[in-house]
Amino acid sequence: MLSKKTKYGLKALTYIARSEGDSPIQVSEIAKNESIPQKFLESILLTLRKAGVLGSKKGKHGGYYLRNAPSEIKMTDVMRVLEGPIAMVPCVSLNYYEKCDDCPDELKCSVHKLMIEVRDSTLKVFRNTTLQDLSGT
Amino acid sequence: MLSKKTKYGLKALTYIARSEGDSPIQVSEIAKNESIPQKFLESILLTLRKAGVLGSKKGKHGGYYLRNAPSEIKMTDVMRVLEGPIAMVPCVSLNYYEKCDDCPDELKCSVHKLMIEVRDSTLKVFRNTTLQDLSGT
DNA sequence: GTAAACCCTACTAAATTGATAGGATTAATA
DNA sequence: TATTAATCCTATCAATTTAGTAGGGTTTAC
Repeated sequence: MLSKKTKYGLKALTYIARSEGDSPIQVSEIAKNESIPQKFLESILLTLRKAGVLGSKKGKHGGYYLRNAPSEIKMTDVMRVLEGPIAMVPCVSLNYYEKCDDCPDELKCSVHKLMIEVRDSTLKVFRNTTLQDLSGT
Repeated sequence: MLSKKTKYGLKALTYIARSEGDSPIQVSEIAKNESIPQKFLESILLTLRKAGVLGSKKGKHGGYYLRNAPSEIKMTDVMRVLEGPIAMVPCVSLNYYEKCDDCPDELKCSVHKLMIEVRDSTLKVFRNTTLQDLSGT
């Protein structure tokens, strides 16, 4: 299941991409328009900022803005920040590899083989999708 | 993340597929050979039996066996039984559809569009993979 | 009739999720 | 310079899910 965090984060990014002009977008505006609890959204955008996806401006008339063009923001990056590893098991994760303690030989493990296929097909989708695609132009 | 339940279930099914002969396979044997807590595995195989994937024989010399040939057991079915819906959000689930309460128009929702693509690509893998593929011939 | 197997229900500890609370800090502007 | 409006940060919490464990009940081969 996709976490609310990721769902809200994607919606917020889409919202920002659609409203991009000169001034940053405020959390309160996004929260209201997308029906997201504001305090929760605050922490999510903070995560995205720390990861380098968003930039922010503090104080009055502050808010968040994209650090890159929507067409340059790939879902692989966003999903890894919000949801964590794309692989369903650590032993097939490209970025967070970990050996299974119960598995003597990965190459003979049926789960391993299947999960590599799932990972690759999901990765293909995320690599070929940018925030521009999500925001619908 | 893939749950241990699903992981253990897949390993057990593979084990059974590989050992298929005339007599059913016992939980204790699978548990020992695959390093799975026996009581936990019992409940998993019970689930698979209730779902019609496995059959069982009670009493001495009892155990579990496949109800169909490995080549007929698709990952779509197994995964739905063990892990639940394949879709990452209910609003794109084929078998467990549910509307999002925060989403006024699904067709305009960026998350919805993305998750449909992910669902379809994952489904493609599961539809094209059988237990025979997992057990490695 | 007894041992060996599956069957079933209930419980539990730990982790994760989806928040909420409360303020600290920063910047625009009147 | 004081006020206001925004982000930033830490801590806490209730509910749910996960990964088991416990303790038998039931069935069948021998």
